[in-house]
Amino acid sequence: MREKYILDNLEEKDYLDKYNIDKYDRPSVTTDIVAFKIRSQIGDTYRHNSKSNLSVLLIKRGEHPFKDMWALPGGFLRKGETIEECAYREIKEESGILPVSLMPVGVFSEPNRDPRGRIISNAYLSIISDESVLDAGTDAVDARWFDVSFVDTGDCYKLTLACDDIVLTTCLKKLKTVFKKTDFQLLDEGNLAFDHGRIIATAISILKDSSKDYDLIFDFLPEKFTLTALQDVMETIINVSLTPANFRRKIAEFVEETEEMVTGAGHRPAKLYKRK
Amino acid sequence: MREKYILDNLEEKDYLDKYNIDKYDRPSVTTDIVAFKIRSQIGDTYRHNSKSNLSVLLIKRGEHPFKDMWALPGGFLRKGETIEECAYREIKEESGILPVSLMPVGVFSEPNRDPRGRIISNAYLSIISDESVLDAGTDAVDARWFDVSFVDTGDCYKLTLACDDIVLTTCLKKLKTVFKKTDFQLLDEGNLAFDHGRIIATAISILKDSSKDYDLIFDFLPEKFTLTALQDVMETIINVSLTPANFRRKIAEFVEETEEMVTGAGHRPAKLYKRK
DNA sequence: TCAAAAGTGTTGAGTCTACACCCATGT
DNA sequence: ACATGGGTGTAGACTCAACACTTTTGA
Repeated sequence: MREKYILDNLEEKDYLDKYNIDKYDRPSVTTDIVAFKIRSQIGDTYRHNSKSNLSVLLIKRGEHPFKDMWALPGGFLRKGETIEECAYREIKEESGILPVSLMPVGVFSEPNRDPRGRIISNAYLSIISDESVLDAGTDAVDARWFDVSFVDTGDCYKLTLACDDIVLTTCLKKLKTVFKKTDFQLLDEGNLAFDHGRIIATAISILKDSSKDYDLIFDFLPEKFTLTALQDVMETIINVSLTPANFRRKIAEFVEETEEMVTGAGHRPAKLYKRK
Repeated sequence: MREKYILDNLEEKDYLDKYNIDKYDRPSVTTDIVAFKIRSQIGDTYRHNSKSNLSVLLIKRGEHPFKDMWALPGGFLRKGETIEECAYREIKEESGILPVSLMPVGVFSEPNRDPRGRIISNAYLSIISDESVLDAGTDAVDARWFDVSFVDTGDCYKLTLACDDIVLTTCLKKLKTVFKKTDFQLLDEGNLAFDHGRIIATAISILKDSSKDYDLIFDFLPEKFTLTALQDVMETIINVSLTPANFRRKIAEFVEETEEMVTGAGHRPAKLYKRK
């Protein structure tokens, strides 16, 4: 119908032929991806369950600006692709991971957020299961998972990202919460590139909120999992502990049993479940 | 801290001086605003309450492409403003309305969505109370409120927008629902400009979903309102009827009484409430 | 007086929370 | 044997939909 309309309407065709797209100031458009993963730490003894940690993927920048600093994976939009396709491509290229799904975090378009000029970032959140192997060698970039800690100190919200001996710290101020999304302002960007501390803080607020309906927590786990592992994911994200009896009843409607069991753990074997 | 870093790092400064922003293909960036309002229809008799309708603001295009067709208000991003600021400015310029808040709908970036070239649209949803007068003369544009009907016919989702004798009809196919947002594909764009039918359909799905927590329905009403008016807004959006007794108990925690009453309605006067 | 809408009370069904309890295993 | 996590049962508190009921007004 649209094509027919164009062909019928020679006046419009003529207009489009003469239309000069350079008439408007055009910004560059990028995507940044906040990729979350749950890292299990090995327990002390054979009996104790492991503790878990939320972690986020960062890339060491090889180019200016912010050379040698840590930044979110992402990059410039190419011809012929949508923003979402760009996000999938960038994270694949930079880390070898292909996420299951991407959730929009927001558009960051402050005029001076990038020293190179007018660059708008479309941020996405993605959830990576332990299965999705990080094929680190792909693009010869240094990509690592940083443990996330995000606490309200009273003075400010302190975002700490740690990987081995590298510790990045950012201070933020909580601005408004609109439509389930809390916006932050950078007080001290620490050693994170660009406004990426702010993007990560916003992504964490969205992650916590949307975990409540047990919709996306499954993406952190392989196809088959124990209910305790699922509870561990939940507790890691929202950072409170839950009573196992009630948790398993609440998520019962979202999962179904399999025949498989986990053995060799020093206690009663756990049934494996999958998402319904 | 950032400024200090730049000054200290002459190598980076040198890099930025030589950086040519034109190296990458740059799209044009626009915003489109889906502005919703509840239109009250006058009841049959002095006794009957009025029925309401969800309506959306459209602008008649004065320029090519899609000249003389109806489109969402919106326009190109300018230097020095964020995307959200651009959205506020555009709807103000085109309709005289200054919305209370804007909610992101999504980024529409299919390469061929605009015949003029690569143009990315950042869509926002806004809610307009009857108070925000439509100062129609502002920019000499033809802006009108269209009654919305959005129904599943079995074959497709039919979006019908009607204003007096103007009726615009669009057919869409439901794609996936991810993170509370349902995505649609245009089957027949009808007589709406660009992919605006798809944007409106997505906005309606978000509006319905986020009404459930009684968070944004208040934006449709003036500061003080009756609980029946609030229930009417709710019913209009989600398109089901509710029992008054239970509705008023459920929203009790979000509102507080005022001393004022509404009289002259032919029945017991209603207390006015305001948002807590 | 009466129709219509405003507003309250009640009841029974269902849901959630806390906690007591039993089960199956590796060492 | 026993510590540990897996898993179930249940009482009391709480929530919610349905519906009967009273109140207040304009005509």
